[in-house]
Amino acid sequence: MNRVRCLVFNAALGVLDYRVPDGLAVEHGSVVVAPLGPRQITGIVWEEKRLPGDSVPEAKLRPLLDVLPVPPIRAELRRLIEWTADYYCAPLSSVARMVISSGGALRGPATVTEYRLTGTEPDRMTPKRAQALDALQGEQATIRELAELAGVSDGVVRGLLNQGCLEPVEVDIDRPYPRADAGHATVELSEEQKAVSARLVDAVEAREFAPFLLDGVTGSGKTETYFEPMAAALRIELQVLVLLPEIALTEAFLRRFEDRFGAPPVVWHSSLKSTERRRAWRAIASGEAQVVVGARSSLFLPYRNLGLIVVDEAHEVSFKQDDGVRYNARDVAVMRARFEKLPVVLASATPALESLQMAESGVYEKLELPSRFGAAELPEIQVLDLTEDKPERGRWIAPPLARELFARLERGEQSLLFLNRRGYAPLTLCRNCGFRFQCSNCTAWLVEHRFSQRLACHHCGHEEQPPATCPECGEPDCLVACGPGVERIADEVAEILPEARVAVVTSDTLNTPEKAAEFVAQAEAKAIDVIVGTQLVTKGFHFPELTLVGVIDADLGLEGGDLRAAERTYQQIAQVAGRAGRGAKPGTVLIQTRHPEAPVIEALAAGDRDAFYEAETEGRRHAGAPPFGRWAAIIVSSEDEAEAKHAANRIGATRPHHDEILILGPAPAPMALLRGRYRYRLLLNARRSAQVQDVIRDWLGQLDFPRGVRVSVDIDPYSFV
DNA sequence: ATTTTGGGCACT
DNA sequence: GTGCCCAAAATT
Repeated sequence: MNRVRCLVFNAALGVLDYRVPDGLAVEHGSVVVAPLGPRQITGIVWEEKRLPGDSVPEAKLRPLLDVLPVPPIRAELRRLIEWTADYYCAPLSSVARMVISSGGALRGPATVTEYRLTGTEPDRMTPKRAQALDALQGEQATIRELAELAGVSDGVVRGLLNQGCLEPVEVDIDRPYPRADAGHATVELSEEQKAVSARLVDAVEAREFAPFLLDGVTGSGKTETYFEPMAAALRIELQVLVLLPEIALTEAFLRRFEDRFGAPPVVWHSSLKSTERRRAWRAIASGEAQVVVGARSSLFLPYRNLGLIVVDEAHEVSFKQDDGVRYNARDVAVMRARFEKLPVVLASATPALESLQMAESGVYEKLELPSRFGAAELPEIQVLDLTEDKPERGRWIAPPLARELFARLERGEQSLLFLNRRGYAPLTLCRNCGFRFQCSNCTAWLVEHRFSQRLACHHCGHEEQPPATCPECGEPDCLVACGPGVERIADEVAEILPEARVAVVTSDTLNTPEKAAEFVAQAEAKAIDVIVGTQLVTKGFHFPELTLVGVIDADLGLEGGDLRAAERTYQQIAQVAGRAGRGAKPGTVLIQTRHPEAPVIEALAAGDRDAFYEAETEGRRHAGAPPFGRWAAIIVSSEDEAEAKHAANRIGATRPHHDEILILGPAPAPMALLRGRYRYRLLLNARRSAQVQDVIRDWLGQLDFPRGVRVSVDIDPYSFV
């Protein structure tokens, strides 16, 4: 190749052609540095005919500067990048950037100098030197680490180096990860689990594309079931990717993993420090990383020889990315498996309707675990009608639930209260003039956080101190909290059960792996009687002594016009209910609602999952919603309200007319102001046969917008704010 | 995205 | 003519 087409990491430029200078070895997928004006840019060498753009005259081509010392991006991953960009209407370069998610890794191996003893005696022996020489036998580390090991200052170690007692060794700065051992331990499996496990092991060994829906009730031991196919992949030296929805969940998972495989997996999430990121990225690209456990972004990493993908809790909404490239990791995982020709397992107790439909229609193979592991039984579910059993004014725990809490405390068992609202109260107002605290950047109330004494916006991160007087009318001590948050429920529990030890579990309190681990340890040691938490507590946790789950407000998720409200409510409550009675003692679930007749609530009470899914399926079919039809959103935003509105109207005015696509809007988005940007939205509802992405691309491609206007497309949206 | 260019305009 | 600002064009 003497000229190449590059996908450069710049959304506005996209594709540029370059000349390959003599002596530079370039192939498709090579990560290269190219000149751009007076600057340099990074890109990936691509098959010319697969990227748009006319051939640039030879004379205009400038030579590539360098090939970066990383393995070329493989064709299978290049196809996934193309598919993702195409399907989600995102720029190719934005998708490619997710693959090269560690700038540091591109610089290639860096070395650090370590030192080890040479056996030479120093000219002048001192007590400290003797101590160091003794302690450092067989050690090799940096000067700082050696000093630490020997319990001397680094001056002593440097002294020994000057005397020739130590010699330098150049080693890779990224140390190897501990090896996972497929045969480290065995896990006792039930007959059900064995059958499912064996099927997955076969699929791993076949090395063919095979999508599975692992549909197992809460507590059925899904994780242990897919550990065996993971071991099978390790035995034939293939890499495994496990996608998890939340970092808070990984702690429990890591422990079970280490028990089974004797070493922790490589973890990947967005808050890794740049050195950890580089080390993980390089290990993944070289094939050294055997098992990667990660958030959705780990799906786009350049695995050398992937053999299995597991998407745990595959129904989780957090697999949908809602900024930048708006992809759904659950769906892209299946596409990656297809391109790479490997099995993919979507595991859930409450699968997304779309996944279930794929299984029903035979596209996915369905594997079922219908019963709980060991002696555990599924919990009994009761509905508590709040219109009959009213809590007192300013209280949210109805008397029957309070009685159950009391009984659990008496028996030394644990309880869990679920309310999907962080903070103390969702709205604060002035009782004198009615002033409401609102975020200046968003269409949202400020949420009182009493522990941290702040009013906070949950959308943009804005925080302020609650004032002593009303900012509107100046009245002192007039602010009242409206509605409950988990902190307020915790206060209420403390009033009802003064001797109970209460833990609040939200993303505010469990914001590091250490805190998550500490919480799990405390709960297991029975140092906590009542857990009050948001959706963070709905999954992953396994506390055998937990026998009561109370849902504070089952109606919360049903408010607002979200298309998946009923499904999400069902999933959340079924998942949190699944925390009860996982050990030998049976569990009870109390659901507080003002609408006991709502189909979701009735299905939950009857434990009739099929009835709920059937009703929801019919509703979706009727509404032309997924999986029977498709939704897409176009979101227009600008810091300037008029500019945003004008741009949205222009999009609306140029709408295409298409039999199979219904276009709604533009209208102000429900969250009309978000992070300081005014937002308008158009919604598209399309038949499944419609080429909705092509229509959107043609439509928006003809328009151009002022600099401050952002137009983003959301295919199969989950968030409707 | 960033840099370069060029047109319009005030000022000399 | 020169300097300055801003919008438009170019970047391979």
